Formats: sequence, structure tokens, C-alpha cells
Amino acid sequence: MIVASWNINSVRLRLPLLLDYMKEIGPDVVCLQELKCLDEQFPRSEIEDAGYNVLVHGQKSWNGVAILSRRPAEEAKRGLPGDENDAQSRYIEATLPFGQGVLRVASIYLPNGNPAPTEKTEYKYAWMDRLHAHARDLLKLEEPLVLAGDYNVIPEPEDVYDPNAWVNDALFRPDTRRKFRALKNLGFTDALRATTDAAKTYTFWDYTSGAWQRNNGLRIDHLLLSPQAADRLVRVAIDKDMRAKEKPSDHVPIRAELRE
DNA sequence: ATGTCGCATTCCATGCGA
Repeated sequence: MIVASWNINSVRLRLPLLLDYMKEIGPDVVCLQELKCLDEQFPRSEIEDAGYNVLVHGQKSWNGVAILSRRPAEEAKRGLPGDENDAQSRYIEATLPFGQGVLRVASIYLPNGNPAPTEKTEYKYAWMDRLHAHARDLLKLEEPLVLAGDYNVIPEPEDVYDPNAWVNDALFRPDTRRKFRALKNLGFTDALRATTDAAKTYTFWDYTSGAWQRNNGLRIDHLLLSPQAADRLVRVAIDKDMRAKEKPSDHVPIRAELRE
């Protein structure tokens, strides 16, 4: 069972790239972020034709998350609990058949929070607190669970090409890192870090300043695994080659294989 | 290097968010 996460930065623009990726890798689940379209604009039929069920939580212009699944997936949550006034589409959760039970998967697009410090940073922190509370509830289910997405969090200095340049950025501020640590400390495993300590293992390169050519990257896309999922972890891969394609997203997919 | 994108607007240039 392969679960992938990819901030695709406009699913309409990058549909050919997505279809190529699904054909090449054959993931069982793909969690997408930054769809940048409404539900009715999502390229549903093309993705269904490729053999995937589609759950979408879209939004005009910005944000938007989806879960694509070869197996029939049941929507469990649309929107992150904890604030009925939050209109941004940044969270969707589903369950699908896995072994004798289910696998629970969430596609997460955590707020960027820049410029910092501003009300955008406060929104990010509040969102992280809400994610923490919901994740705590989910762990009580004692299921295999993958919280997959663009966290907009650089966990550690080795996850950014120049830590000193990022200390005041909302992706690397002490409060951001502290909240991410607290989330993990509920009992999650950072899938990538369970498999390698290698520095310069990035999932994002800015479009500006030749960041890709200079390997000025960030590791901000993460797969957090519940204990029941972590016990089944086989391997993790970052599909870095997707950044070298024509018209790439600024993020690349990250995927984990779980033994069923 | 404020150096790139993608989306939206009353729209062919500019603002916003990342």
C-alpha cells in the first residue's frame, strides 16, 4: 500500500503531470494540496478514468485538498474541526479498506503563516492547535493513520539549506517548530526521518532565485504515521525528479509504503 | 537581485498569495 502526498500547485494546470505520476508509480492513495479550484472544476472524470476514486474539498483561487484512492474511500471529515468560521479548504480525511480493518488518511494543507509575525501567523498557530486536538482524538482509534500533506513546517535545521536565513520565517519560527514537535510527540512517526538522517532531503524548491538549480530546498511535506501505521512502514521515497519536469510544481511528491 | 509562478480581475497589466 503506497500513500503519496503532493502539493500540486493547481491541479488543472498539472493534470498531465499527475496522470504520468500515477501511471509510473501506481500509488494506492494520493493526497493532493493546493488544488486552486472549486469542486466542480476538479478534473474528476480524467482521474476516475485512471482508476481512482476522488474526494475533493476545493476552493476558488487558493487552497483546496483532495484524496485519490484506488480502493473505495469513505469521506470521514471535510474541513478541520474546531472553528466553524474557518472558510479555507485545507483538510480532508477518509478511510479505506486495509488488511482486516481500515487505513485512515488525511490530506493536510497547513497555513503558510507569512509574513510573520502577523494575523496570518496567528491563523497558522491556531490551525496547528486545532490539528493537534483532532490528531489526539484520531490516535484514540488505534488505527493505522497517515497525516499527509504540506505542513509548511521546517522541523529541524538540517531540513533547510540555510537555517540562519529562515529563523524569522513562519515556516521555521520557534513556535512553529514547537507546535510540530508537540504534534509528533502525541505518538506520531515522521516517516522520512524513520528511514534516513540524511540532510538536504528536500520536498520544495522556490521558483525564484534559481533555488532548484542551487538545491536551495526545504523539507516541508511530511507523512506522520500513527503507531499502527509506523509498525507497517516499509520504505519512504521523495520523487525529486518531478521538480525537473516541464512546468513543475514547486513541491514534489513524498510517498510511504505500508505493509498490509 | 524584489530574480517565479498561478489565479483573478473588468482584463492584455496589476495585485495577491505562496
